[in-house]
Amino acid sequence: MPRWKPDAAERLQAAALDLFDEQGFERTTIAEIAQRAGLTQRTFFNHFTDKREVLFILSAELQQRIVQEIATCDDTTPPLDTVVRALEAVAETVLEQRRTVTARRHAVVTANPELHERELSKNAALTTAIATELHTRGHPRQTAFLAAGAAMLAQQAAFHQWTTPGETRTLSHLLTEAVHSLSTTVSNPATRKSHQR
Amino acid sequence: MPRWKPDAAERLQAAALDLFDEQGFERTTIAEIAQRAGLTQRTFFNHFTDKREVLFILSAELQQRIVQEIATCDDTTPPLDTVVRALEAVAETVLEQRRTVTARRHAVVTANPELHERELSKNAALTTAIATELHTRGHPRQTAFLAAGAAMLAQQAAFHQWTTPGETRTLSHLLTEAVHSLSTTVSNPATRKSHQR
DNA sequence: TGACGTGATTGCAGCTTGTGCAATCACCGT
DNA sequence: ACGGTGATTGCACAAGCTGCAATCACGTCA
Repeated sequence: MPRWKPDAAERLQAAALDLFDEQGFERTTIAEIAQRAGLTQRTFFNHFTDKREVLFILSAELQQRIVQEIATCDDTTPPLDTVVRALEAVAETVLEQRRTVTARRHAVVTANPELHERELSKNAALTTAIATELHTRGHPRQTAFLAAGAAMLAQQAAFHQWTTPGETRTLSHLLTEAVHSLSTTVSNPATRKSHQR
Repeated sequence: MPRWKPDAAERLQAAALDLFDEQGFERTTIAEIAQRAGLTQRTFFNHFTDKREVLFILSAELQQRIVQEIATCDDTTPPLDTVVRALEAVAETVLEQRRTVTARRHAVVTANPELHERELSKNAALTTAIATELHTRGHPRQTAFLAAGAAMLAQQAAFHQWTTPGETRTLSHLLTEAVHSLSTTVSNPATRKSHQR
């Protein structure tokens, strides 16, 4: 038998998700989480720099895969479509499974301001990572940032719909619809002047 | 003579900005800030719920003014333009003055992850406030959110340019340019299909 | 077989953030 | 003169987080 049970980080995450769900984020102490995972408070901080980080194990790998997906994309497709396709692909292969776990985690995150704040931070990091990748692929900095931000905006809207109780459509489908809505919202023929430099 | 010197919150903010600039956010304790402002650690927490909040005094008033600006706008203008005009108006009357202070504060905020995180949170709160206002003015929820998010995205891009050393153009000008760039980036004729419901 | 390095875990001491509660004390209206 | 108001403060305390040293099974290598 091994000296320690394996997958300490995952066990800590599971315990934290349960406890945050049961009694809320603030009313849960690190010691409680560690105890439920059969570990110690000190060990918790060996795995996570932060109390909040325990719910964001996936985001690093997620970001890596999305950037990778962008890197292996046709150079001729416009930047926004590149990002959207990458988001769709990753959403398909990792979010669409574990729909229930994702929903539970999302509920916990949005229920607490501190966790929500951290999620915003992760989204921002992902946005700049995407923008950087687009920039290295030849797009100007501003274009890269706007494309990345627009895609993430649509992703957020789609995700919000995807996690509403009655929804059955796939996240990928909702994302393309959201992009379309964004397109019509932004490029409204009205007051936008031609205004070229 | 008054028993206490006035403007405690402002004094605390000034002291905090100085100290964060000099020695960084993490290496500055609340006691230090309070002491430099001639107050106590306990008093600091009477004014701010958080160590980070001391740099975000303005954001509440800013949000209020922007929402107000949207409320007093012609109903016929498309939602994105409504938000952009509101942002321009407020940027004109409060950001464009104190350009140096704003730049200093922005440098400190972006230099520290925790402060940056809080700024993202404030931006998100502003986005949902704008979206809510647009929704009460009759726009569907998704359109309202996308318009608010798109405007904030352009605002972020414009602000980034505005705070680069060589820049002399006005923030309002940069914002309209950013919106135009976003428009061409999003409504690229390429792969976006008509795709109506 | 026995010595040794590795690495995950743990205990402990300590600092900082943030909160609850009670006390102080100038100011203001009556 | 008297009592209410409100900003400030001290004190005690919980919780987050860090640095440092120690433990101890496991694998390796002589």
